[in-house]
Amino acid sequence: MTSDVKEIFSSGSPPAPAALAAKVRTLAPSMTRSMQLVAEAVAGDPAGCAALTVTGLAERTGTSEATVVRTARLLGYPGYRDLRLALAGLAAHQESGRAPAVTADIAVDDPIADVVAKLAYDEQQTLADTAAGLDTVQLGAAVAAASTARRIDIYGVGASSLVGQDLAQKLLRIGLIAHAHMDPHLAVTNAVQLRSGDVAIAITHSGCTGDVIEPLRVAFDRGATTIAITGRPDGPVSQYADHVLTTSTARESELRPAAMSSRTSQLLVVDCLFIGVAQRTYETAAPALAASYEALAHRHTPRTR
Amino acid sequence: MTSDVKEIFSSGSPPAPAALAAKVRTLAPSMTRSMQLVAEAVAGDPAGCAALTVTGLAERTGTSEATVVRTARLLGYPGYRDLRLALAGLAAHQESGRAPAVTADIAVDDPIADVVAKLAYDEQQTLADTAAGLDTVQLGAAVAAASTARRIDIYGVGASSLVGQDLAQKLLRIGLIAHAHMDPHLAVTNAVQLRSGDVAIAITHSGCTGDVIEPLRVAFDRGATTIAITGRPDGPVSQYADHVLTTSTARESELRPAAMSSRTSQLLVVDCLFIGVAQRTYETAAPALAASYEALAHRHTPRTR
DNA sequence: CCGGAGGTTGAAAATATCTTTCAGATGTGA
DNA sequence: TCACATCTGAAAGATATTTTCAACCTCCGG
Repeated sequence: MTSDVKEIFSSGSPPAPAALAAKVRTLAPSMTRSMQLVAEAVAGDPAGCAALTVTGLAERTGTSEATVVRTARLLGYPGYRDLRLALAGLAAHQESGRAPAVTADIAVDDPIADVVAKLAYDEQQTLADTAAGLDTVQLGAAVAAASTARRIDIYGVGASSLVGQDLAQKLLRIGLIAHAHMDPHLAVTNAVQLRSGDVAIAITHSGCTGDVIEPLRVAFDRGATTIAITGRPDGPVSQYADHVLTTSTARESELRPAAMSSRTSQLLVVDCLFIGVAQRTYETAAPALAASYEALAHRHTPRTR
Repeated sequence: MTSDVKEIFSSGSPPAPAALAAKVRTLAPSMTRSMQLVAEAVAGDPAGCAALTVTGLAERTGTSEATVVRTARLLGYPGYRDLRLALAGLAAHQESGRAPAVTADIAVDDPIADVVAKLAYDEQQTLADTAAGLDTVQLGAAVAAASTARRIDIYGVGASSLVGQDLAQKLLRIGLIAHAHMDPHLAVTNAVQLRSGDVAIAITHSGCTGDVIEPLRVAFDRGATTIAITGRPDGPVSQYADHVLTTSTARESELRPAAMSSRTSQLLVVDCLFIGVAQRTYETAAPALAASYEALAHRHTPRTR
């Protein structure tokens, strides 16, 4: 009698995905008393049971190992081992269910783990937005200009200054002549030197940072190819830019200033620009990169392992 | 020697939830060849590996059971059995959210639009990995130390230098005394001034940049609270760090140097640190932030529209 | 009330799986 | 090249899982 039921279920039903609790309820009537104990424990606390061995679960339910195995079989698994694996999967699923609402703003009293999650989420969002909003035609043109430039001058102040330095560092590494100007006055002084065939890049989130616009204007007037990386393509900086690369503007909160997400966005744009240039100048870029690695290796103390 | 590493990791890291792929990448460099084979298999096909026994996985990777167990240990599990359970959980996770197909490496002849998409995807991945792999306990401790520090010194060279400057800029904005040292010699000279109650932060992807380790060591010896932000928590820099914050190590390619993704990762960590500190010092941080916005507004030319 | 057939149960044996040990293999620096 | 340290896998040892089997219920029918 009961053996029929066993066969029907154990053969008919696949290893069962997440519908475990339901299955237990369906099969419960056809189970013997001690098997029901096991099934209940499993349905009630999958995560907890996943941590137990056969013996452990047998003790916890006041039954024997044999019964546990029998129950696992009835539930459609080849043995307890597989039931346990399924249980672990189930537990992981439940885990993900109660993630903190990462879309919410970062609050003053958020636990540190939430801060990490929210921040990571926000920055991922910023990246996606930036990638989606980036004009590849403009980017292509900027890449083309930079690849063949005699020299590349980069302007940025404040947080954008770091982005500019980052770009300059990388371009230098692949053998291009790039310089990030930090002092606005010197930037203007140097911009005067530019001429056709040179490239000037201005980085400003607000699109209206005078200290950055001014050198770009001078470069523009001197005939250099000018590029603006800004979150406000309608800002004054675009007036003097041959190519405008738009960064995204994520929402900001009191604790999370705009500078933070704009930096993420700017860096992505700058990276794209860099890789584009590296592709175009691959012949010279590759060995130059290799050489700079080589040089760096000597600055490192030997590893522990 | 290797046993030290084992201990650091197996004790420090909890069974790890979904950050397995990230963890594998972080730890891969400190693994032996055959262990890397196992780690790769596990990271590459969690679901498939979850279905295998030790012996099965050993055969599949062409190694021995012993190696499989060793790898499981290194990844932070008590043994293979537990790794397998975690794998089952991971597989269940993946089941729900199917990954997009931009996982390919950036090639020399990729059109610019692909570069943008791949780069954005990679950086998003890096962020997710970093967030998943970040030890919130260590982060919390670092935040606590920084919040009450008399002064905060930050060391970084090369690309990491920019990250350090970014952090310093932000901390300064909320009224803390922070300084990013760029010159290694000056950094050491200044580190001597530190004492208990001060905080020193070293940023190095490789974990073995002498120019950065040296000032941290001095700070450590002087009794300051030391923090390391590194992609190699088993590297020499950790010796002198009270708290180690691990950045993730994304795969790199010829065109996409490690510096690029490590920077993304480092910035996320730094942002988390900053926001944590801002939360803790909200009373003073909020007005300080507001004031710095105010000051910046005057540096902007009026918008066109 | 008794005996036994059919079913249930757990102790213990048998097997599979996982872990540890150890000696040989391999690499590395002097 | 040798000495040293590390890495590796075969096999022994320990655990966990599965199977076996006999005791034990439970429910009938005599």
